[in-house]
Amino acid sequence: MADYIRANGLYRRDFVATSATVRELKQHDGQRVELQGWVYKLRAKGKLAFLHLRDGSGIVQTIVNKQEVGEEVFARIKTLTQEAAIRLRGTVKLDERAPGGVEVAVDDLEVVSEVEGEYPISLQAHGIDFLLSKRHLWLRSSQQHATLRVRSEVIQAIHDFFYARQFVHVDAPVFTPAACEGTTNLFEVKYFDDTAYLTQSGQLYMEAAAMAHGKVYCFGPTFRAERSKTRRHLTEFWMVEPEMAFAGLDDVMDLAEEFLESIVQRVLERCPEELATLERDTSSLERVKRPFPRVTYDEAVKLLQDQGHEFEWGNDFGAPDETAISAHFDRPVLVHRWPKAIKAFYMRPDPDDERLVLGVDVIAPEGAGEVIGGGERATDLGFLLEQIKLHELPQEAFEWYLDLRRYGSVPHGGFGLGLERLVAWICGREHVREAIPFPRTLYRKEP
RNA sequence: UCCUCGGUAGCUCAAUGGUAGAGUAGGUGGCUGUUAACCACUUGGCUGCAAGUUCGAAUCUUGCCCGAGGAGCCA
Repeated sequence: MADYIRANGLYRRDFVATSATVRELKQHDGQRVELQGWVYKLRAKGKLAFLHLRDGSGIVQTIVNKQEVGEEVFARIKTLTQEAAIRLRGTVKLDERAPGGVEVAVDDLEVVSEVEGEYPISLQAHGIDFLLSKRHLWLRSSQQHATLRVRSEVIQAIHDFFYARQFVHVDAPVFTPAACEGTTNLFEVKYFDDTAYLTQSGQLYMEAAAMAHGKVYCFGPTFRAERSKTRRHLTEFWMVEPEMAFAGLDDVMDLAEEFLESIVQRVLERCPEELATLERDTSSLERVKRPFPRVTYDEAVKLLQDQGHEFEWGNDFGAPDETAISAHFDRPVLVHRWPKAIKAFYMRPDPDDERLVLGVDVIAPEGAGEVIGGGERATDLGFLLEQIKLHELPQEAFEWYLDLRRYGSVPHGGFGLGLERLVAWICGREHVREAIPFPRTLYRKEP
């Protein structure tokens, strides 16, 4: 075939070559295809070269025979290095000797661009400092590639989940006049002659939107200027925050459960190759099916104490506590009814126990920690005014929020989910920084 | 902010007071089925910065810079 094409001067770009992507290559068995991408790995022997091509959809082994492509092209191939950009044409063959069971016998190849010097990220092990400084290139590595594909699938699944349930997508502002919850440190920015802050949560705005639309959610970046330095923290991260009017704590817990099940099962169904690339043991993900265990804060404290952990009622759980609690269960666990003092000012008090509020956290298994926090919101105007004083928040900044209680207040609630924590858990990544394209952490804002 | 660990070749690391080394990447040559290919040869260094101790410092001391893990706080 290639000889015929060359002999007749026909082997130009489009001749009998269907453009294809690596991911769908098995459907083109026996056909001549055109692929374009980057050199992932090259093993050139005397008269035979194995060139692994990465095209964004996957990686495939191509085989270049000196006799097939001629001296000139073969010599050119031997000068290529990792990440050179190329376009090639050849015949797809199913072959057991090739990784992935399919390969392309190349008959023509052109170089789109060569690599200047050497590519910094070799196939050997690298340290995290180096990789993060080369994040713009690290994105090309197969596990990072797979992680961001899963992130994309998760984001799509989130929108589909809410769309199917008649939630309205409402964007929250990024510039805010004051702290939403008054607890964490915010990033301050100049706002003309005034000061504004980058949002730490869209929740209060979602409460307003829920009174307009019934069921709403926002999905956007949030910012925390905390000096946290752990594998669970970023200064900029993405959060999904649904909010429902006429909903109580049980409705919020039901939604959280259905939501997590739906997202995880969707990734299992649509991203098996990515999870395999990530060497993720999927058995724990397969167990993410309703119903999830639900324990009260009191019961969780008892679990810890029975295990011999020193833990005082009234404290918040630290990361080791969360891991110890989740170790009792084989799927995410909902912890509800928390001490009032450690939760946000807007939480609704538990009518059965005034020390508690109707909040819920969802702790993911395998040490992934808290992925969801939420609950039922306080509706009583007098109570909220007290809380604002108690937390030393500026009441003027919350007048609009208090209006929601003045004009047709109804029971309502919702939760916030940290996207990177969810993606890191699903992907089995140790650190959330791999679950976002360009992580922003305490000591790193580049690239 | 606090605690712990680290910084040596492009990268990953070794060298515990006495000539700075290996693997890998890069370069050259060989090889028609490689799978982290292999074989031979080869380029590559202000040991994070500054001062000190010492005949002699990558190594010991002090200070600083940079990064990582964790705590607190949170998603």
